[in-house]
Amino acid sequence: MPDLRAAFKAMLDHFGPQHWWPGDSSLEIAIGAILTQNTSWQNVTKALDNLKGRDVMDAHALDRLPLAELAELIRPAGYFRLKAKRLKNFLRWLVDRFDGSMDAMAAVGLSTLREELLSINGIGPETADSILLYAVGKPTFVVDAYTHRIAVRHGWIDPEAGYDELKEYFEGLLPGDVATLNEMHALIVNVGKRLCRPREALCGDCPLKPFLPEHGPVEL
DNA sequence: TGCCAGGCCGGGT
DNA sequence: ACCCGGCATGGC
Repeated sequence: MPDLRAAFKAMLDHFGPQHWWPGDSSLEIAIGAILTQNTSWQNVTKALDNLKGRDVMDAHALDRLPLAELAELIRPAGYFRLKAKRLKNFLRWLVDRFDGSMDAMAAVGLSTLREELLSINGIGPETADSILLYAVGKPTFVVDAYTHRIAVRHGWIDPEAGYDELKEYFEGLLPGDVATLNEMHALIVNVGKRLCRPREALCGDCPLKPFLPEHGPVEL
């Protein structure tokens, strides 16, 4: 059983605080969470800039914006027709349920909110947890492809482990406060982007190197 | 120039 | 319950 708290400290010492999630508002964070599905953040920022440039970074404004216009604005984020619908689905829920207020949303409990988000077409577990943790400050751990890859390569978990299994694994070994869960996922993404890409060996200066098993990285 | 990027859905076994 | 194709742009 690896000391995930020590791994957390090693990454934090190496990279420093990540100040996640980047964004000017909780709504922007939630929208970014949907736009970044299987998409580089760099592309997402272009789409977010388009929305801000059109002054529609507002739940009611976006809800009113025709689907085709929304799609065009978010085109740089990829899957733009699909994501326009997904944004609309989320916004419809946000407007109907909370009159478009992310603050009102934040007043509801974690498990209720998570179930409701997961019932929205286009919002899966990672997007839901990202919104919960980074937009409304709920204590939930976000699992992504990097989390899976890093955990498997270090021999921490079975390669066949699914989302919920990984989530429970990390939550079981980490402090449960929002600040730690926030920082941990951000650090994992940082390490993953730099040092744990597909079919590449781990770099020599990876802060997680001391946490590898004796025989070195597990193939993935 | 391919490969990859902070997934998710729907239809088919 | 898995497995797979589809979805799309931009950077390295």
